[in-house]
Amino acid sequence: MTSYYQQVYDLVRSIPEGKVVTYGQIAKLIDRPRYARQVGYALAALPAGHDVPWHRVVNARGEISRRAVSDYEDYQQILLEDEGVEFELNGRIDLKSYQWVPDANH
DNA sequence: ATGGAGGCGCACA
DNA sequence: CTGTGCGCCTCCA
Repeated sequence: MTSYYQQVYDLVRSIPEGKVVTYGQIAKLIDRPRYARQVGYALAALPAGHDVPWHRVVNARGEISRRAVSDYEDYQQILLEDEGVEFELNGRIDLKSYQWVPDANH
């Protein structure tokens, strides 16, 4: 079976441009509460040539998390800004405005 | 099987 | 709002 990894990827792929979601949110959406960490793990294990917009995934505070390869932290911010996501001076995103809420359907 | 580590979250202070 | 501590579950050596 393809574990939850596939579910995470499918979900992340459905995130609309200019929007972001948190790890914990993804965990709940794939019916796996408390899997926030594993979501991060899944994204860290993304295979080459994938089509998953991992940059739209941030932590609960709306900031880009530290990761193994720090180079990608800046890259992630650039990608988001390129989609219209605004970052505050402290490097955070205003989740009220940019967090994607699947349910809302709005 | 065991221990350490990992792109986090939540409760508290 | 920020920093700290502990819990969650899986992966890897």
